[in-house]
Amino acid sequence: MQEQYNPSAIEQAIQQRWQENKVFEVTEQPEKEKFYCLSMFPYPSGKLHMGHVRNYTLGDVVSRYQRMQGKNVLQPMGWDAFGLPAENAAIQNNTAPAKWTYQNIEYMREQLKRLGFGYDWQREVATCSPEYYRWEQWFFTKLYEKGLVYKKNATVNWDPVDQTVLANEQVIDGRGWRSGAKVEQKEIPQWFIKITDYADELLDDLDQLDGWPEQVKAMQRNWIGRSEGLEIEFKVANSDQSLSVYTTRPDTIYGVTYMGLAAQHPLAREAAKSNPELADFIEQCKNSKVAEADIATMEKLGMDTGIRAVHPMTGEEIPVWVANFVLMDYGSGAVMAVPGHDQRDWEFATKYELPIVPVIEPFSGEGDIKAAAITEKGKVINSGDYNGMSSQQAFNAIADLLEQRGVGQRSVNYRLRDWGVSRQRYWGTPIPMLNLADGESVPVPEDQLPVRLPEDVTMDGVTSPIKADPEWRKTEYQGQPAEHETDTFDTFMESSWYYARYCSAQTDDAMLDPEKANYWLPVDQYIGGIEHAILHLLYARFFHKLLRDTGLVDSDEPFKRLLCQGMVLADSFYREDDKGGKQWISPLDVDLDKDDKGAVVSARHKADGQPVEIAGMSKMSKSKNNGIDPQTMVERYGADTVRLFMMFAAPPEMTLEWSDSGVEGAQRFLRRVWKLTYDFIEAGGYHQNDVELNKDQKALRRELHKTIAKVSDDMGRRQHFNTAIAAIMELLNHLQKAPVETEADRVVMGEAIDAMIRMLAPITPHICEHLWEQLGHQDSLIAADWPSVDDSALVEEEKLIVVQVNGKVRAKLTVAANASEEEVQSLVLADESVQKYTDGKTIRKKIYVPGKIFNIVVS
RNA sequence: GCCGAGGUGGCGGAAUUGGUAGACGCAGUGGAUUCAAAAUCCACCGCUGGUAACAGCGUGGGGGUUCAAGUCCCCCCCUCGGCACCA
Repeated sequence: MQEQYNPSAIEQAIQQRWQENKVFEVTEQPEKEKFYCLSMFPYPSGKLHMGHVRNYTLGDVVSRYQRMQGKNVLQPMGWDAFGLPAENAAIQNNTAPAKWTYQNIEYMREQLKRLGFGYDWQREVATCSPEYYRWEQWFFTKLYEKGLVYKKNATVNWDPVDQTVLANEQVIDGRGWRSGAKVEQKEIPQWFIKITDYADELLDDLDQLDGWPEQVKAMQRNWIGRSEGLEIEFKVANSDQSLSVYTTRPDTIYGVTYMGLAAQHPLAREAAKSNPELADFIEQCKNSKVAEADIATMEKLGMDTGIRAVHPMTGEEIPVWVANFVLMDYGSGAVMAVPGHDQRDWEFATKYELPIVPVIEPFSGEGDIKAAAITEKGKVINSGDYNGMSSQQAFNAIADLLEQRGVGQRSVNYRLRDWGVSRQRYWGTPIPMLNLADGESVPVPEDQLPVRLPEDVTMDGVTSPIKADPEWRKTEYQGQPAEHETDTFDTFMESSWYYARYCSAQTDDAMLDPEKANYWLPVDQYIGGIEHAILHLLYARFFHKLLRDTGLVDSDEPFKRLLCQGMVLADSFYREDDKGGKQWISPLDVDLDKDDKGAVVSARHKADGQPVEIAGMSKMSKSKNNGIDPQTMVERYGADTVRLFMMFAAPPEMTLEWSDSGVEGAQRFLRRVWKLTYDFIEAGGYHQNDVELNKDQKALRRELHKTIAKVSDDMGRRQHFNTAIAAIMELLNHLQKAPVETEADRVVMGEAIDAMIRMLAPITPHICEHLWEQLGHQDSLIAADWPSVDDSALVEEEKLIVVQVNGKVRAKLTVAANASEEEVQSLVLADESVQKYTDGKTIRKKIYVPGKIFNIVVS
């Protein structure tokens, strides 16, 4: 055995052996317990970043741990290969998105292999391949047949110069990123999938997901936003038209003093025909953004349409305003405004001097309607016959009346909107629909699938190549000329079912093989970034239910247990340039100055020694130039060190701060593990004889088994790998101090090293495999079992009792493990330092927590 | 703005069920080894006062419950994630 630890040599050799022996390729084995461990697949952006490394190390650790528990573990990998960045890169590098994407996949696959992740590569999928997306197209046509798909107008960001639709991220300060033109709102026809049909099930089934973080479930509940309320018809005065609104607060109906309409509402447009000022205002509203965050924070503007609505209870006429915060895409595009009891309505009414009428007296009695809206429920006032009722009573009475009169309807409403899946971009799955001459749309017949996306294209940066090419869309339907839909799917479509495709990735005559899918699904452990907590995870849950209702899978939910890992951060540094802009400097180019306590006081550029500004920890990103390249780190330290650091620096769900010296610390630990094993082998290695252990040897063995218990719990139940590693480090500290002279020493040391290597194996598999072999094991560590706890080794003869006086620690006593309360008490009271604090005082109370704490309360 | 998470030494973090705050690691300081350096090993390492023994203070801020609060309750401040066309 080499005395020095040399990671690159052993890692390459061991990875090659795994590959040759196909150790991670798995098949269904009905007699064996399965475990499906899935990490969110990457977008093939060029090279791996540290966020990927963290995500995939977590997945690999869980997979290898479960394998050591004797399970049949599936861990697949693939590529979320469609998306906007490929189009941008194609324009920049003058290449085609397909070529760029496939090259990136080749490169990143090698990076993943170099990190030692145990994937079953036979199951690899790339969502941009027709073998994959053809089944998505097929499935979409099935959903169409079931009536779950429809077409309607929806708002997009429109660049009037480039004549193109922009993604939200392509709109910068209200202008198109390429043209610089003011972005407008435009309505275009788009395809939608009826996720709202599944809203109740998506909400209710969250309760089954015991293995999901509460915060993610809470976010999904809020996103779905189920509410119970009333749909009310407001008659338009001097007209036979009416306005439909939804409200959760019919108890406040007497407080309605105006109505709000979306700019695109048909009534508003009609009114604008005879009102140029209003037409101008509506035109202005086209400039505002669509994102919810922007609408919530922008200045609320409005204008009276001149239209009057008739209050359904009082018969009074109330003004109808156009308001820029009412969106046509939500609900009916109209709201009833109760400025007394809704904050946004209050602000709007205050600004435009509309009346504010209080109709609720809050139960708490607090709140001043002159200062803010009172949103709390309470007792109804100023409301005719309903005065004196509670909000709840008035809700029911008013709902009953309006239902009776046929102008109200109790209804359940969701914040969740149907899923708009149309994108006007090129690099995505073509939507498998045909537009006929008469304006009708029909699905592409099954025998004509897939609708292939041409890959050999040139990007002009503005128009999608399939939109620019009139030949591509030409086709026939039942002998009549027809045109292919040139929009593509939202890329969330591909990521909504990839986890299921992995189960039978090679199947070419069906979307899934239900037998295989039902063996592996649901996914036992899903791991990915917290940024996907709502959209991706909700769409995937929805798709799973659609797959179920199509008869492809049996289960209700796709992911049993979910782990959302935090972001990876690094220090960031900058210098201000002449124009006041920030020039970001890579942390690799910066030296830190510290004071004598080790606190960082300033930073200097390595190149010129001149100071740079410290901007603190922030998410690794191109814009802050603080990304650390995993490849460089693996080349410098080896995959095991990088993996170990990532698992040790923070628990998975928290942010992780990159630290060069932390990585060196991780490497130092592995060298100590190496050295300990080397010295043990040099001292003679394992000794198996039955021997009598002395006190120290027993104590060491107790440490070992306490560690096994702790690490097993941390790895399995808690998934806090950082504390598992800390416990192994503590064990190593003990082992380094223990002798290996006698046979009994070596019996204990051998047992400990053996267990330590198996506990580290999921995290740092290469070094562990190598040391395992050096210790003389015939079978690969891949096939080894997780170490088990010997309860008899855990028995303690003594316990440490912390003695407190008035809650402050004043003494620590060691007592026999079986000592009674009376025995402990007499020892405590006899203690010198305890007496110091109790002498001359009255003992009021004594609290004994057996085996832990004895607290004396004195006056 | 709305929803969600977080705030503990110089730094990353630990404290799992209300029971010794600071495990483990990094940085730092002193020492051993070395021609020297790296590496390695040993010791110290929350803050303030004190030679020390020890004492007081201490988990973002303020208040409360309790024998006992980082942990539970109320109010406030700051940072981060998501907000439907980035993935």
